[in-house]
Amino acid sequence: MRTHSEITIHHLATELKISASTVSRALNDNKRISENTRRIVQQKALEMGYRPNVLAANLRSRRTRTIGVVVPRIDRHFFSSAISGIEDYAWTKGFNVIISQSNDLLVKEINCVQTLYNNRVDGLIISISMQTDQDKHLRLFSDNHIPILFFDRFCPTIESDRIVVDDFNSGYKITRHLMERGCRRIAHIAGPELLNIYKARKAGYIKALESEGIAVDDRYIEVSGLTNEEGKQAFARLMSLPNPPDGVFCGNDTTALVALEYCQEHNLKVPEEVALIGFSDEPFSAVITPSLSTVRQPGFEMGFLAAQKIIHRIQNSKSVIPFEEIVLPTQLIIRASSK
Amino acid sequence: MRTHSEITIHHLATELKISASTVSRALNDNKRISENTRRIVQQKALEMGYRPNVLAANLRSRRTRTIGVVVPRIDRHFFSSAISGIEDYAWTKGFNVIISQSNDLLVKEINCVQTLYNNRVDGLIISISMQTDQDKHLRLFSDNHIPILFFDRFCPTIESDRIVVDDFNSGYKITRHLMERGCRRIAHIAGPELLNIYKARKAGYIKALESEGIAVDDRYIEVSGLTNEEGKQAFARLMSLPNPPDGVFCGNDTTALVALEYCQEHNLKVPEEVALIGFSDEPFSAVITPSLSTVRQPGFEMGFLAAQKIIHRIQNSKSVIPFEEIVLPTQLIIRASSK
DNA sequence: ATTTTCCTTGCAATCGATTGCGCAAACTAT
DNA sequence: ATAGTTTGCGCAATCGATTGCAAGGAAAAT
Repeated sequence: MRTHSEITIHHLATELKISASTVSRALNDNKRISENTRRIVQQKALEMGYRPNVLAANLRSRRTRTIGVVVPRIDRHFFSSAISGIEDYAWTKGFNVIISQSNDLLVKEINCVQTLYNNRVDGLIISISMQTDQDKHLRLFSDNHIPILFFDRFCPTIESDRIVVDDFNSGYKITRHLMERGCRRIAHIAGPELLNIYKARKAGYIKALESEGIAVDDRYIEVSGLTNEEGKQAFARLMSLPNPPDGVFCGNDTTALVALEYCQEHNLKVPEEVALIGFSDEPFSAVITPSLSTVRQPGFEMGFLAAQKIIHRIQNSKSVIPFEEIVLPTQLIIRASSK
Repeated sequence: MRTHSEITIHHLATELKISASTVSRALNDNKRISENTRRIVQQKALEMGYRPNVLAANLRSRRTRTIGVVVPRIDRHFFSSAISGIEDYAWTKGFNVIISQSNDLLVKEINCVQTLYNNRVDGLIISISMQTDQDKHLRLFSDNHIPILFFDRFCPTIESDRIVVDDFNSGYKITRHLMERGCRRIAHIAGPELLNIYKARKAGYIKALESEGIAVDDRYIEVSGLTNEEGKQAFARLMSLPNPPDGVFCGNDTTALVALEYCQEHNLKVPEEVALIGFSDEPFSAVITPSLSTVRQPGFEMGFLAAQKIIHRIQNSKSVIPFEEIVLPTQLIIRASSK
């Protein structure tokens, strides 16, 4: 039993009195090697406990069968489900996944992207940070023809595949729903306009208002970082207006949650005095009281699809596949907070 | 502007009319190279847009500065926060993290572990699957002296570092709390005994009962896979007993949640008729109604600590550091469901 | 029987870095 | 001035695979 030096194809080769090239090919099921030798080699490999050194193979073949993933935060449910989807599909294709989080900081995102590049990942799946207002780091990939795929939050200046949800329509549907249930003064706590998703949701909100001839009132639009603190402050400002809103479309579920807390502290009845709608369908949204209306984004599916698309592109790198923007539908989930 | 062939240290070398070794050393800030040449080389590298090929470096140096992580599911909050902690610390030390999920399946776990080995990760952080009843795949690491660190769920037959929470005491505290609030018939929905965590929690539960001279009644102990379905069935069985429990210690928060739903459907008052306690402090637990008593496990901290310990061990591989079991305290959080 | 083709396999270069060893120049000590 | 150190750098081997090219033998074709 050898435990010290690793077993390489050369060891197998000498043991079997054949060349290393044959061993290599046999292990890769290359048809140029006879069925018989292949069996013998693979058998021996098993027997000797051979473990391929992926590093060496990758160096030579200039492929790593690895895709890099960058998300703002791993521990946010939407992103962790997306990652789960990515991992699940990638695994079926024998791809590894390296994950890093930007913590919504541009500098860290740049660093992550560069590290992934240096590690020669075959493709990059990324949802950009809230601060990302430049694309130099991403060009590192696109300029070198390494596939990038954005999901949810994308960088508009980079040509690439994207998988997003229909944020515009979601914002529209949310707002229409609020109007239909009788709300007349509908406010919106939006996220940073830098991000497509927030811009689109807000645009949908405005479109819906206009469709009913309701004037857009800037005082009803709060732009916020959507953290707990900022969200609460924004909501407090809204509710302190002379004519406080009777319906609020919150940028995400956590903001809606703090809004709910605010209402409970200030004895505001939800949805009677003010209806609330969030975004993302966090696990808690269905089970809080009152349960929270929201929009479901198919996180797992987006990740799964993202992995599917990028791996397909990686494996067909010779053929030119036009870039595609896939827009997945969302599902408006009406619960107690807006019923 | 060269976009085709990558820039290597050799390009830098010829450009600067020095040897590749010097370039390599200069880029690594080796003191054997004069401060001056180092500056010149690094400057040139920047200028030419040099990107180190980590693969080549890793192959030669037999280190990858990468740690592999295997968890049952990425999208479970406890695990995603742990991963977040791992990633955060690893990043400060220039380590990459490859993440894979076993989906609580032994076969997939084995495959993940082998893949990570083949990729020559410098260390493995793992929380084993619910099915893991063998350790051959893990010996691949321990036999080759590659550090393994278990967190939360560990494999008792492998000597290694572990980071766990005090499950025994948590189970004990939970049960004592239920007794102190007046419960006399306390049931427990436990997870598979294969896992240390569930065994320890159950042991704590039994110890607490015995400390008060309450006989342990097997009918009050349900062993379950803790899925939504199994959890609900287990809880239903408990509540259908001739003497249904007046307090239930659920194996995790999701089980407690389905128990809660069951109670609502059957008009059972929580906590008056039956008090409920979960485990893990999922994000929803604080915000549901009634809010759920539970035990907080410091996921992020465990991950952070895990990364810290394993990287320390990797970087001091010559010195023999005794294996350590770190037991982190948990925090019993008493909320409405058991007040 | 001879030529052509096919099927297997081996040779040797290569991927892009790291690193032990050695050598010269510069510097210090005697 | 000479011997002994130190400093700075280059040579060449190496890590463990992949792969283009070629070669040898067997089978097929003529």
